[in-house]
Amino acid sequence: MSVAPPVSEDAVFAPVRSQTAFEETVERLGTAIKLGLLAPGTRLPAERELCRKLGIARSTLRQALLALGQTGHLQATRGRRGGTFVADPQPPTELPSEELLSQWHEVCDSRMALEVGVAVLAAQRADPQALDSLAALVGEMGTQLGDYPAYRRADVRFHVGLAECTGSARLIAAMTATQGEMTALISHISHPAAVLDAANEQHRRLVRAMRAHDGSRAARIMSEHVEGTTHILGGLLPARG
Amino acid sequence: MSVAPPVSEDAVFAPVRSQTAFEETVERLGTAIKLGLLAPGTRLPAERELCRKLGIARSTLRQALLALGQTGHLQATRGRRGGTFVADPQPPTELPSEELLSQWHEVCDSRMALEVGVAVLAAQRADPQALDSLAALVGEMGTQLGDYPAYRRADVRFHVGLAECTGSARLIAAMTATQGEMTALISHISHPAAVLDAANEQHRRLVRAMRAHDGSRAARIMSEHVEGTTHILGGLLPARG
DNA sequence: GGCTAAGGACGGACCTTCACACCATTTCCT
DNA sequence: AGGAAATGGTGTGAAGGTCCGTCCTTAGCC
Repeated sequence: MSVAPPVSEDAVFAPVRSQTAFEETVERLGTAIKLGLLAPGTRLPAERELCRKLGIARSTLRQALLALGQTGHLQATRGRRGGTFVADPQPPTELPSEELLSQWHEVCDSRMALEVGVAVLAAQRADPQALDSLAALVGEMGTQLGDYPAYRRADVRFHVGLAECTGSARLIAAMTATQGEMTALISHISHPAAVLDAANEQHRRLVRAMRAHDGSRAARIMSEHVEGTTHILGGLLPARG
Repeated sequence: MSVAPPVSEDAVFAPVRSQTAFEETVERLGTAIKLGLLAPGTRLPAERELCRKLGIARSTLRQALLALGQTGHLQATRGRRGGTFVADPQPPTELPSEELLSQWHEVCDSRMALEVGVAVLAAQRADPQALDSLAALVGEMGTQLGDYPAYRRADVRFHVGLAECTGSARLIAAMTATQGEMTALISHISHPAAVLDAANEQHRRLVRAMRAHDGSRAARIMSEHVEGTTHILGGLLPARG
C-alpha cells in the first residue's frame, strides 16, 4: 500500500462555469458564423424548428438571434419566404477578450492535444473521399496565400474536416470551439505568405501521411504544425501566466 | 473561388445542454470521489471557503453536498473541528446510465484523442520527478493485479498524472471527466489479471518513451493502450449507434 | 381574397441561484 | 467555567433565466 501522491486538487475545486442556454447558443452560432462554417447568405432553420433542434425554448433562442442580429451577424426577414440569414462577414473583428488573452497558453495546449489526437484517429479511419476533400482544401489554401481571411476559412474547414473524419460528434464540436478561440487569438496579427505557405506544406504532408494510414507520422506533423502557431503567438503575447 | 464542401451542420445545431451549477458541482465532486482522487477520510474545505473557490452560492453548494451525502459519498460533522468528509467507497457502484451506454463509442473516441494528445505533450514536457511518480504508480499497479478496484485507482492517478505533466488545467479537467466516464463503463466487467498485466506493460513502455522525450513512440503506445480498452468494450456492448 | 409560413411580441408559471441573517454544535483558549 | 471561534444547518426573499402558450404582423403563394 503506497501513499497516494498529492494529486493537484485545484482541478476538482476549480470554479464552476455555468453557462446559460442563451450564452451557449450565442457562442455556438456566433462561432460558426465567424469561422465561415455558416457561409454568408445561409438560411438558418425556422425558429420553431431550430429551437427544437437546440432543445431550448423559442423565446430563449430569439434572445440569442436578437443578440447576433444586433452585432450584425444575422439578418431576419419576415413573410412566407422569410427567415434568418447569415449576414456578410464583419470586416472589423473584435479584439480578443482579456480573459482569452490571459489563457492563450492553455488554449494552445488543449489545441495541441486535440489536434494531435484527432490526427491519429483520422489517419486510422481515413476515407479516400474525405481525403480528396481535404486535399482540395489544401489546394485552395495554396491559391489564397495573399488573402488571409480566405485562407483562414479554408484552414478552418480543413481542421474541422479532420475531426469529421473521426466520425465523432464530440470531437467535431471540440474542434469547432478550439478553432473559434484560435481565430480570436490570431486574427489580428500579420500573416506573411511565406508563413502560410509553410503551414500549408504541413497540411499537404499530413494528408499524405493519412493516405498511408500512418498515425505516428500524422501525429508528428500535426505536432509541428500546431507548435508553429504557438511559437508565433509566444513571440507576440506576454509569457504564460 | 471553390464551392464550400457541405460541412456537416449537425454539430452547429446540436442540442444545447445547459448544466446547472448544482448538477455540475455534484458531477465534479462525485467523480473525484468515485475515482479516488479524493481519498476516503479526506476533509473538504469548509463550506464558506469551498463555495468561494467554486464561484457559487453557499446554498447551491449545500444542495450538492446534501445530494452527495444522501448517496453515501460524503459525511458531515458539526462543531469547531467538524467538516465534510469523504466516506468509505461504495461497493455497489451504480450501473452506467442508458445515455452513457448509447454513447460508449463517442466516449472511447474522445478518450483516444485526448489521451494520445496528452501523451505527446507530456512526453515533450517530461519532468524527471513527475516521471518517477508515474513509474511508482506503474509499480503499484503491478502489485494489484488481483484487486481490480485498487488497480483502477492507481490507473486513474496514472492517466490524470499524465495530464498534470502537461501543466494545463483544461487537460487535467478533461482527463478527469473522461476517466469518470470510462470508470462508469468498465467497472462492471471482468478484468483478468493477464489483461491488467498487459495494460500495465504498456504503461511501463509509455514511461520509457516519455523518459526519452519520444512523442511519436508515446503516441503509438497510448493509441494501442486505449484501443485495447475500446476493443474489450466493443465485444461486450452493442454496436455503435 | 384567403391560406400559409415565417418572424415578432407578451405574460405568467416555474425553477435555480443568490445574498443575508440566524441557529446549533463542538472545540479551543483564557 | 465561560466565552470565542469555527463549523454545519436552516430559512427567507429577491432576482434572473427558462419555458410554455397565445396572439400579432408580414409576405408570398394559390
